[in-house]
Amino acid sequence: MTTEATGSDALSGPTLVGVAELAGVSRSTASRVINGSPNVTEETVARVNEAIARLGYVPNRAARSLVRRRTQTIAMVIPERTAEFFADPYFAEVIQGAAMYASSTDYSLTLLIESESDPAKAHRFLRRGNVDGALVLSHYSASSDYLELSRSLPVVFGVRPAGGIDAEIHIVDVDNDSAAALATEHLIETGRTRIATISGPQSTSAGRERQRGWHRALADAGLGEAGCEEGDYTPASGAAAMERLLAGAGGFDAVFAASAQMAAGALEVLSSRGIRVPEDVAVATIDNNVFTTTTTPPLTTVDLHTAGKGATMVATLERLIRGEHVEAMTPVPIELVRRGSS
Amino acid sequence: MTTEATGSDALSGPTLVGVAELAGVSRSTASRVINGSPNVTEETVARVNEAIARLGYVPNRAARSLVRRRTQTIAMVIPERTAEFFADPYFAEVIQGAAMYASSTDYSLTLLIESESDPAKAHRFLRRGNVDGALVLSHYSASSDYLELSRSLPVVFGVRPAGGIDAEIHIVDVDNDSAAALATEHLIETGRTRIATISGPQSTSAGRERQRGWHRALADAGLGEAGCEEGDYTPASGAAAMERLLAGAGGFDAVFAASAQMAAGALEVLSSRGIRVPEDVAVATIDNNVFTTTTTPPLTTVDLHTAGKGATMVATLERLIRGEHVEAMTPVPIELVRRGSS
DNA sequence: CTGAAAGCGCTTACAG
DNA sequence: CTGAAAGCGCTTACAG
Repeated sequence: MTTEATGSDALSGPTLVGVAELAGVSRSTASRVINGSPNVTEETVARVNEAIARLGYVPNRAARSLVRRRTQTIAMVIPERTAEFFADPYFAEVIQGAAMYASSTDYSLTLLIESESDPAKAHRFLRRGNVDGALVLSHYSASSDYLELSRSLPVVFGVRPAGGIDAEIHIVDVDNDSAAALATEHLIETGRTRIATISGPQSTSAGRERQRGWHRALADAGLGEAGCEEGDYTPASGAAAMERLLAGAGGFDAVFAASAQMAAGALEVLSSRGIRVPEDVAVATIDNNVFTTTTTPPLTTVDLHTAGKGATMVATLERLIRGEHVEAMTPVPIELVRRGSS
Repeated sequence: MTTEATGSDALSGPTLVGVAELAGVSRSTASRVINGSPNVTEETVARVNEAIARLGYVPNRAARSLVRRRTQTIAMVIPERTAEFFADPYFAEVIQGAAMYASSTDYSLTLLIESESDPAKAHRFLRRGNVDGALVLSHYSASSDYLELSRSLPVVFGVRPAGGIDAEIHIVDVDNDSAAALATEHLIETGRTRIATISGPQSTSAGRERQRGWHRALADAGLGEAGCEEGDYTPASGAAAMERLLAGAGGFDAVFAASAQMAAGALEVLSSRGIRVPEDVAVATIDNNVFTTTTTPPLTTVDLHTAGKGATMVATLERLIRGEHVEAMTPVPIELVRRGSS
């Protein structure tokens, strides 16, 4: 800190030959030490490292990039549409997770906005060797263009591409089926036997998958379904679904709601009917967000590790860049968070 | 599109000598055309440009960066703290605005997370010539370290640094005083004469500035204060402040609330008392967010142009990088959005 | 284990 | 207006 250069010197800074001279070795040897080559004497390594420390040397990124043909940069491709993207804290969290993880690696994360007026611009940027790989976070862009891009550049998708999935691409996403099963299994483990569900819209794959997970967990435990009503992920729809469930013939001692917002709505109805949670009816859901902590009682839920998804996307891309084999689908770890509703 | 190379070729791609050969000129001349040098024949320019187009040539960024000592990259420094940062849509919007604007320039935007465990890491990165400039968005980091950094690297702050402001630094921020005055002036223009305020915490500079703006607008119009109660930006505190205002001696026909959340709380109280908005009491506030559109009636407010702030930060940094003179403080344009509450 | 040399792809004085 | 040459700061075969 004390002896660091200031002003424009900061941009030039100490150079490899400076290190080499101070250490009394050649540039080649200094470079080998820097890059962790095994073929260097212990003593030489020490001398070079000392020189590096003394000078506060850091390799020039451009020079290194030029010769290695690696940029050490990855792009996060995000859609331009504000409403669908930045307004959604989900995406902000994915980006944060990715940025945090990237900061622990040698890669820089560049934000690449896919302009609606010129979507090809982002593609050009990506194809021009500006980055070593790309993370794609937009449904919109998950078109055949990107599928094609992933043949010439390592690409990891954070969303399922609209066009069918072929073996060439790599996706990091949460396993909705497992998340639903995890919540349902938890209800079963706590002794519930008649478990209903408030499902998400069956027109969406996530909605279908979560319902399937609930069903599977029941089947695996030898239990039958105790009711199933569909909502649209809003609290109001959750409340309405709960009303229908209560009006139904079969009783139930637990409910798995496919989203926290719907669970919150359902809780209101139970409360207004004097049905105690969790004594009379246990509730478990998915999404560890503000809706699960502000309800009474707070909701047992499955944390989708959204920030972890961002991190996993980067980690997966790193493997791809290194040329390692990567499965087409990398699930994001999920976790049950137990609270008062079960 | 049709003749583009695929596979690893995408990373090498056409090179400057390829262009030069195809155009029948030297690398020097080709380079001059690419960089818009005036000392080239029209005909040569045409030939080179044709070769560039035919080859789909794009300059290698690393090579150019190496010789120019410019990275064409700027960093957006953001704090690690999730709760205070990514949870806040305000920051996501600033980032979006910056990324959008950057995509229209020659600069790439890199996300640089300031790790709490090793805050010096971000500084090292910045000092090492990895970027041409930095945008700083964290209060936390706006310490003397960054003030010092801004002496060796173009830096634009999106927040007021905690330590005093000296002439050396550059800030892009909204003018809270003006925003408050704008809202208050609007109330005055619509005929209100007894205008109270629900202020923000006077322990914060934004809180004080907004109160000052309200006061200034009244004074400019020759009006006196019709009440002033402090809140802490939460809806509950806005409701409480409104109760106190109503309990006070002097009547009022309008209220300027220093934040939309407080205005929302105040509206509830007015509604429960049967006080009509805007007939009996007009309300105007600051922040054009979800709280202003979901209330009854929706709130007249001042849009702080948060995305515009991000854009202005980038634009300001560009000017700084070019060596242009930039004022210490660049205000972000604000705008009155008129809705039903006034 | 180490060094001299070539080269990554560009830009820019320097001559002409 | 144009070209030959040097150089940006690194890495990496190639010899030794």
